[in-house]
Amino acid sequence: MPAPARTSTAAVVAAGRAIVETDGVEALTMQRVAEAVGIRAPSLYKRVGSRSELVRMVADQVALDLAEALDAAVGGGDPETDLRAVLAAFRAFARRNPASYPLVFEPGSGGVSPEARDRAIAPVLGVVRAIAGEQHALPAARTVVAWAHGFLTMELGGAFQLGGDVDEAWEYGVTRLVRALRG
Amino acid sequence: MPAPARTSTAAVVAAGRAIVETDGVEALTMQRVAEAVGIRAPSLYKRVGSRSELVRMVADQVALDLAEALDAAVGGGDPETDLRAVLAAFRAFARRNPASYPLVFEPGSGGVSPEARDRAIAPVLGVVRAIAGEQHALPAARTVVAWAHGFLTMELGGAFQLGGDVDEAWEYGVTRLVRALRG
DNA sequence: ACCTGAACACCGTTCAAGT
DNA sequence: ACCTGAACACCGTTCAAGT
Repeated sequence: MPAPARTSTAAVVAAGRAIVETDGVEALTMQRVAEAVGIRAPSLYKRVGSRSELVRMVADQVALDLAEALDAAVGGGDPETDLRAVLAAFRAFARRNPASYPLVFEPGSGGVSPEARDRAIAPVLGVVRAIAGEQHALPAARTVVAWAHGFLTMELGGAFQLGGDVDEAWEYGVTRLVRALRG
Repeated sequence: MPAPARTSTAAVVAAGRAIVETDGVEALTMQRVAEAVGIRAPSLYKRVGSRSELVRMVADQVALDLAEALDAAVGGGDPETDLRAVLAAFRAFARRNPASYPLVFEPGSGGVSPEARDRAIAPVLGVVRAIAGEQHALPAARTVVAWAHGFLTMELGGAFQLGGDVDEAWEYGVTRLVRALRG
């Protein structure tokens, strides 16, 4: 006598993500997710193998959203204009999702799957290739992503609170990086 | 009738740090720290206010160690040589302390005090000033630290596992950044 | 002044029992 | 086939009682 499913994996992941966005990863407890989807905590194990797996699923979805946001920023015109647009979209995404963005790259938090992470930064690789050349595309893209991610981590973490203009530092970095890739 | 102290705050922090280095932040439980210093968990609250505070104290100590490592790398000669040396020391430190390094800059993990974090990157600011000029010193230093931290976070997180030479990407980044600051 | 055991409210996770 | 309550081993934290 089968019992009807009262929720779905997608709903569980969505609930988990909402909790992360609102109150941070540490607030993502099985009990709270269960309450959000209208079941009891033990039943969640019909959908996910463990809390860590759920966190990873949430992280993967955030990475996919980031990929889409970066894709949308590529205009197909001047490569340097595109790179600036992609970086602006990168920062906008992180500021729009301050609690879940860190999940995409941080090792400790939970760890996205390598595929999702690679997918997220694919747009950067494409745009950078046109600037730095095929030969340097990979290290150049890694340089750009490393800088952007490091900057955003520090910005979200409040590392820039004391003195100076954060927007100015971002613009400075973008300009210098674009120039450096060209050379 | 006073009871003699069986441990010290320094010993508690040191024990916490050792646990983080060995098994990661999530393994830092009050019970395990207590066992390491030879007391029971409730007694730890005579030394630290909470587990979070202990994590912060560990992070601060790691940040201080990083500051010393970077200080030691500054040779006082050619600024670009110094910057390369500081960055090499930065990476060496992160690889030597893969589990505790992330505590210095990550917002989620626990959060260092702003003072300790600023102290950690002070050597970079000093060296960069000589290259980028007084006027651009702050944004230039932020660009360098953001790149280095982003790169190391991704390297430690295994983001560079698929394809390409990580050392080459690091060298590429260092060279391009040094050049970009000069311009 | 510090340490302890007992207790509390929470976790994640397992599992037999229900439908 | 999914859901549940009860249970287990853990957490962090508080506190009265010991020395």
